[in-house]
Amino acid sequence: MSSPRKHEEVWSYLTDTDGPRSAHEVHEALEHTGIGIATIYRALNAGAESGVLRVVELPGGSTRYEPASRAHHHHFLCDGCDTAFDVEGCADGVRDLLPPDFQLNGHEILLYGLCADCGGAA
Amino acid sequence: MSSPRKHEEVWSYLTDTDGPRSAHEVHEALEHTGIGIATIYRALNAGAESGVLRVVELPGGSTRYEPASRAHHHHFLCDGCDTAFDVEGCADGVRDLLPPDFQLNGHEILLYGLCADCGGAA
DNA sequence: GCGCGGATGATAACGCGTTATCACCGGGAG
DNA sequence: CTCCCGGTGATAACGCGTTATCATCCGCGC
Repeated sequence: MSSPRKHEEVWSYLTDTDGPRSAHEVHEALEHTGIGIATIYRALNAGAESGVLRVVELPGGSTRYEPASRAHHHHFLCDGCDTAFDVEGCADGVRDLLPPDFQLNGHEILLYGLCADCGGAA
Repeated sequence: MSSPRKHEEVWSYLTDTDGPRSAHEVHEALEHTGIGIATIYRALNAGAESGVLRVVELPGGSTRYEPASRAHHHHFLCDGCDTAFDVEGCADGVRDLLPPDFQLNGHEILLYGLCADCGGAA
């Protein structure tokens, strides 16, 4: 479909960072390269469609993306800086709580609080 | 501050229904009363500020509200009709997975799938 | 070196949820 | 009955994340 020059730049940033990132966050992080916001969105959408990236929808308005290669994990959302972090592991046992006529396709565990930079260690 | 005539109508609808509801959903449900969308938002914001309602932010763009009196529980979000349902119980043990310099303030467990009406029982 | 075509970046346009505006209505006091 | 005033509803305006547009740039083939 295309041989974009900057898509992999975006994808590799997502691989190098800890936690899903929004288009806005990627743009800020790669600002020094002069990349435009339009290209960010193109790279993210292309990655999601090609299966390289996984879409992570967390509260807060903006869609986030992470490498699809990451193993099952969950997320921590900082109330201070609105940054999302990966959290390893998964407390299972929730699927039993669902009514029998509901079909479970997936789940997300979201932790809220303050990250280290925002006073979590204070 | 005010003695609104229709706020309690909104609040009692939220009490009677199962799961958090958005302004749009409340408007549809109370359409027969002729209530306007502006009043819905006024009632929801007033309820949230006065502590009667709790704000529930789930993926999908629109903020949802539920009675603050409800005990700790989690939510199921139907991929088909985008309706949210309450899920009793809570699989704990996640807080151990957090780095020690992070401060945990709360958590949300989100289940995805199809509700009974959308083919979950098929 | 030259020309072509896809990729890029700045920005306008869009969709949608929410909020502000404003004229109207309805109920209570006098 | 009349006046007054807060509550209400229709709708315009807003904010923001995302997408479309379009002129320009870059790399490759020739």
